[in-house]
Amino acid sequence: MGVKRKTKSVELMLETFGQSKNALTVVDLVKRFEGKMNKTTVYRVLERLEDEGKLHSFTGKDGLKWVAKCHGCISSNHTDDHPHFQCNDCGISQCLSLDISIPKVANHKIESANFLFFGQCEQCLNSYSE
Amino acid sequence: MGVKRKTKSVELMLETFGQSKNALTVVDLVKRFEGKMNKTTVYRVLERLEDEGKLHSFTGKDGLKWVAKCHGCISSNHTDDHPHFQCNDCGISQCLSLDISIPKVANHKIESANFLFFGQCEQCLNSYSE
DNA sequence: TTTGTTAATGCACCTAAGTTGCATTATATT
DNA sequence: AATATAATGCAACTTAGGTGCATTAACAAA
Ligand SMILES: [Mn+2]
Ligand SMILES: [Mn+2]
Ligand SMILES: [Zn+2]
Ligand SMILES: [Zn+2]
Repeated sequence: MGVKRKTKSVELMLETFGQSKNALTVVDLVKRFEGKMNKTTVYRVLERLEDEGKLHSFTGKDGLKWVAKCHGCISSNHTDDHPHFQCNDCGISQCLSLDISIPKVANHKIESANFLFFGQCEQCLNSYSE
Repeated sequence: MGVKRKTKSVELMLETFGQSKNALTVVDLVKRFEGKMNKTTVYRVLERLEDEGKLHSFTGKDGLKWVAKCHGCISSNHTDDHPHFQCNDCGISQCLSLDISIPKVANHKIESANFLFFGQCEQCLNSYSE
């Protein structure tokens, strides 16, 4: 590859995420763009946007790949190393603006960490009290 | 299903884990038992042993399923809710005997968590200083 | 505006983890 | 030994994700 080009697909993908802190599964994105963007293109556009520091991804409980917007990352360094939350009731997944300190582990050098929390999201909690 | 029976496969599987805190991928287990136990049986035996609280599993960075021995769990309650470690160099994965407190998250009810750490394991650290 | 270069895309096909249905075999009970 | 059924093997399936290659679209140069 040489110089990156602006394309409809890339813009469309970024618009889809907007400024939301909610994550989307790649599977969902593929469905969402059916007829408009090929499955392969979805994967390639996501890979590109991750490289560019505009999106980041994590693996959910189910093993599926989830993608979300980056806030303040640059191409050479993903700085938003935050935990993620997955709702046991409605299944949504979102980024948490929360700092978690990585503990010391004897005889190990820890370089990074994945934190995944499970429970009920705001919307699901509210729907109980109606 | 009715009353569980003792079988060679179940014993063999438990022996394989021994008392180690190292986890094994299901993929590895399938390879390991090639010719002795069918892939399907591996998956079913693992499912059974998880139900019985003798093994537990987690999803690795790669999305693969890892399995490890439980210490002090019973059928109705998996109590060993601990973090896991994956070595970036040699690829091994292991259970960490480490208590991590689950933080409060505004407008969310957190019920459980997955912690996955990445870095260098003891063996890999030592091999550098040789 | 037209032309040339090549990045981006679509499409068909592939890979591999994990699952399912069903016939056969092994274990436990009488 | 005869019976009941849990466990297993096997083949076929499902699905997330990836690859190779021909075609198309973006962009710069003429
Ligand atoms: Mn995030
Ligand atoms: Mn463990
Ligand atoms: Zn919810
Ligand atoms: Zn290691």
